[in-house]
Amino acid sequence: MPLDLQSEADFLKAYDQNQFDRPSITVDLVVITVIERRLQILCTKRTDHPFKDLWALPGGFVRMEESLDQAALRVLQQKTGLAQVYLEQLYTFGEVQRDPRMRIVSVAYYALVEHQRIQPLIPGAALLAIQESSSTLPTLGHEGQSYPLAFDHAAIVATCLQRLRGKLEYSPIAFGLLPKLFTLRQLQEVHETILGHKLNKDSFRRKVLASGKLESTGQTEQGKDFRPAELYGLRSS
Amino acid sequence: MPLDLQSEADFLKAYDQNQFDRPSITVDLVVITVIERRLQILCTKRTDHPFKDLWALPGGFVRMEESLDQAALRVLQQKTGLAQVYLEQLYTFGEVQRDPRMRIVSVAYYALVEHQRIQPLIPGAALLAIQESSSTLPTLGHEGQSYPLAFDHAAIVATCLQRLRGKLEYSPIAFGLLPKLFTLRQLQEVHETILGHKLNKDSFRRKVLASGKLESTGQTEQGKDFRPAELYGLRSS
DNA sequence: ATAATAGTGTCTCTTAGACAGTATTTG
DNA sequence: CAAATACTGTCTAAGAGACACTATTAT
Repeated sequence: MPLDLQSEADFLKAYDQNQFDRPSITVDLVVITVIERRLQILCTKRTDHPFKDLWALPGGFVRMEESLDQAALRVLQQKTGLAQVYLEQLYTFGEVQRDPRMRIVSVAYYALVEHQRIQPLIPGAALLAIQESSSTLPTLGHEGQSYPLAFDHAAIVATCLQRLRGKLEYSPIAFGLLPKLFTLRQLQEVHETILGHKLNKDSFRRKVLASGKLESTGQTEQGKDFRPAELYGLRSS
Repeated sequence: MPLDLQSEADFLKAYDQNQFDRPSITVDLVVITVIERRLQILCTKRTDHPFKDLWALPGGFVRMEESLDQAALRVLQQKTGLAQVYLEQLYTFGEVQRDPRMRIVSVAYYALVEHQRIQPLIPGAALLAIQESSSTLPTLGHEGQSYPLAFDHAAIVATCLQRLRGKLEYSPIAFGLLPKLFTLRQLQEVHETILGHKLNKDSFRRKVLASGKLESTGQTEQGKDFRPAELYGLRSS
């Protein structure tokens, strides 16, 4: 906490001094989904300067009467209509010049959503593929085109990918990108999409079944040309 | 980023509206060290309400002209005189009522320092042992006594411990808690202190040597009653 | 020599990867 | 039946834990 060694008077003085001169706080959201083995994020097109016509992450100011988590949930609700998704604080970005207009500190969150649940999108929003190029910040892809992100949002997305890959090793978060019931193959595909490389099928099956996190349903998927796989769900107990 | 769908005029209007009514931003520091197989953190005693006479984490306001990282480095410098330490952003705490005086969002950082380097402490500061009790927030210990932390700082310390334990699996951060040259036994002791349980000596040696992160120096430790161990350093290349 | 810790070699057990073989579905 | 994928069983290789043994130092 601030100013431990100062008196209350000093604190309030500092408070007054800073009252009209302090950073704004926003939350920015990396809403992630997977479509056809490609990682996609929800973006909104900027209609004004700065970064006019570029794609940016959805975000909004943190209000005085809401916590950071609540602000992130509210923005998510506004942009997607969704509640009940996996949402986690990612990192806080606070470079002085990250927004050219004014000093803004942004607390980034990421959400994992099955892409079906995001439709329909609000006007001005789109799901765009993440294009990674090693040793450079990611860009957005759509129909062969490549677009840069506004502000420092490419760095936010890059941090998000890192976190996601790290977490996959020991966390069950990939379930958030799938429907309630899914096959092991689907789960493996999502893992491969996030990690960017193929996984060993046998080993993946064994590990995920041994984890005890999945619940066998007895049902099988429908409409496949060949042998349908069993559907699993997240263990309730 | 905020307000993607609004016009610049709307943005500036919102800016004006928020100018006199927005959270303050501070950085709080969890400065960690190990003394005699116990995890210790640097605390400062509060001299005023709220939480008068309780121990708190050192912190300070983020200034307009400095980034979050720079603010953390500055506070660290002020409280310990140190630079060149392992310092990493931990998490951002933003509950509405976390400070009873006013709305403050705190970006927590943690630093790992060899305890010798922290001495002497500035007045009002102390190194206090972390006391963990399962399913409750940690408290501070000193000479048999147990003290609660001010504000939500116990939650910050708890988050820090979690992060530290998670990172130990695959990161070399424990080196920050040791002098430049150290023995494998010392490194293992630090790991055991952080994790809170014993490690297998053979396995630990193999893993850490195989990681390629250590550099053999040929030197051995001095002043031991029995066979001295070899000193290792962090690999420079 | 003895006590105590540093460091090495080897065995076993667990787990991941590889691969072969069986099961199930549609056309 | 053929094609394609789901699932099972087994072999192998790598790594972790256990343990025995050797090495080095002070008293």
